Amino acid sequence: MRHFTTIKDIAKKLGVSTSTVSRALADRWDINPKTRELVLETARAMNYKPNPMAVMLSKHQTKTIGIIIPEFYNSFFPTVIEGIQDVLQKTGHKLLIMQSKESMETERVNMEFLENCMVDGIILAITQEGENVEQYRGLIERSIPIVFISRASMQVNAPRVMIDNYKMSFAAVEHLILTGRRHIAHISGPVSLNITGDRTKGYLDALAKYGLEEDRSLIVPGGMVLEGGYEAACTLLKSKRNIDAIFAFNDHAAIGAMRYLKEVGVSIPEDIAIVGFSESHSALVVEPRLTSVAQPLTEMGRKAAEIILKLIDNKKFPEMNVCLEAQLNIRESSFKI
Amino acid sequence: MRHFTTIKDIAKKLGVSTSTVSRALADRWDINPKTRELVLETARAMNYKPNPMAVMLSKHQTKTIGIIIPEFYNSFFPTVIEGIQDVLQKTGHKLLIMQSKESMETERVNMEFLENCMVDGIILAITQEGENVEQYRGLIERSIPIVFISRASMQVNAPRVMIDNYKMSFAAVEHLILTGRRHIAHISGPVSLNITGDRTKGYLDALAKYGLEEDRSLIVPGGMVLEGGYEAACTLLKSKRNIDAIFAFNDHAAIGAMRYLKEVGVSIPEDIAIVGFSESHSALVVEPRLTSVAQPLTEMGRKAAEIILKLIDNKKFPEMNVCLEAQLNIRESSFKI
DNA sequence: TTGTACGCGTTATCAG
DNA sequence: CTGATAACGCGTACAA
Repeated sequence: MRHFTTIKDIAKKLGVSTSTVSRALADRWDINPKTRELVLETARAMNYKPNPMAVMLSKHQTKTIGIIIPEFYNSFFPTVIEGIQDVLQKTGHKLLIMQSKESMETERVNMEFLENCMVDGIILAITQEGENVEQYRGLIERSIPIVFISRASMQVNAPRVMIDNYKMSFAAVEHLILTGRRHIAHISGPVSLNITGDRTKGYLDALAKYGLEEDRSLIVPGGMVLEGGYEAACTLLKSKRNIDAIFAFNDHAAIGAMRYLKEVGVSIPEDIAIVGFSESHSALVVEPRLTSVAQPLTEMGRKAAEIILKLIDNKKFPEMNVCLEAQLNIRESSFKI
Repeated sequence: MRHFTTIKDIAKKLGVSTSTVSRALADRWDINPKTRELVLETARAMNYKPNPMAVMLSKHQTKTIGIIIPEFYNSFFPTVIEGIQDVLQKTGHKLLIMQSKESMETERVNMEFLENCMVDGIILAITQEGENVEQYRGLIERSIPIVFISRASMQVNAPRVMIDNYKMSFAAVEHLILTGRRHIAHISGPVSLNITGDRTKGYLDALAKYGLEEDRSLIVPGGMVLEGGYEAACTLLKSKRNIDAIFAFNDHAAIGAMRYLKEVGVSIPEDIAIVGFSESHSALVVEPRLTSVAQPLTEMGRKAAEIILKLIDNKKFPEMNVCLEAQLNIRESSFKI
């Protein structure tokens, strides 16, 4: 076992007490500037590094925050995490990343694990299976702050960092209407997610604004994966022959739909225009390139990190609902000059 | 501050000493089975959880391992991490994920950070900028084991978990030859990466095996991103008109090349066949779908995790070079019936 | 088989 | 301003 320099070593060398050293290192007021300088200098000379385990034990803080995301196979959450790490790096906090894999059960296990690790706070995007409301509340009661990101629980009183899904969905559909589409279908997302409802509502309200009749059979569940979008498009085309646009819950569903349309010889965007959501890598690779709503992911991460840090030391709730600006990126899948 | 049950509480309640409780919990031999049962039961009843910080301090182990990867924007490393977490979850280890962002400097900072966090070991994929050989050695000397994954340093004596890049590259090019291609170009990767050399060598040796003449001007550096592949294809087509296949360092470069070829009206695979490497999401989204070498990513992760755990408690080197089987997935970008 | 006592490295509380 | 001293929660020689 290698020996690390401790405050004891410094104290011994300088003939002072450990508390003096501790005070000097903590840069507190009740210390002689000269002694402080001396301590700091010898600390540097002896290559002193505070032992984080001891600090933790003593301060009851791990300087670790946990994050539970549904997956990081797609670049969505990794990009969010980049933002989080930007902020945490500056404060020396560690980040423990867990995947719920869209399973409520796994999410619970992860929460327990993080609590056992004594993380100081948790950032969370709920699963598509549903919300572990009890557990979220439990954590907060046991004074482990939570911040929701991208996908939030509305039944729990904790900060949320999101975009305005309703507004962007509305904008996406409005774009389709303004470019001449009149028979717009919607591939909807997982029912238990709030954002699914928001996006569907945005779709419906955009139709309403322009006096287009609401036809519930134009809304087909497709979920968030390619296969779901493919199936949904298949269902749609078989029942409705006059569709001229599809607004999908996300890019994967949109790309799945595109795949089906191509297979049956429908041309995009001439016959049917397509719009996705939450701009993925694939949006720029697929042909034609996909119109989609780009979310400010790193900014979301940064914001969430800032909030959780505030929560950790103030124990006061700062902004409860942070809403960031997203952006509709129009590409050839919906509009070609 | 909430109070957690400690061994003291249990000891007091049972009228025994803390060491007895500790022994019982540790399931050691020098304890009366009856007392042990009693302790275990009351521990459960009192909802006792060992305080990880105290355990750390006392055992000088954080039960945390760190991983430094170039990026997790693409699904490559996240998938590797899935495998790592599979293994670590069972042993209750935590994983600290850091990104070097392909920068040697950032890698160094990350290593320092992880060392300050007192991680028990580090899994590492080196950056495309180069190798921090000194620092790797330093860590090992200070008895922090390292395992390289996917991208390794050959100048450091530490386990490596990889695929056989040479062999798979050879196989990829052989596939092109066997399907009738005779003028095969290569878009090569970052020069400072060993795997770049391996893949280029595989390319050259496959040509040699079939008596195709080696033409160095058919090898163009393209790096690992789409733009690089685009540029490389442009360069290639401008100098050589008779190319009938391109083998790219990875999928991004391959897709970049495809983009250029399409723009100038070259048809894939009829005129030019394309093969990528390290199968990305996009391989299945791009049109035509991309032939690529799929790596056993989660398995790589699992293997690396197992090795680092062994290293941590045995301090003995297990397998030094783990080589996993990869697979060439043939798709329409290189071969159409 | 059990208990005592100390160490782990730091912070915090009191005296002085 | 500084120094003892006691936590923090657990592990572990050593003694009993």
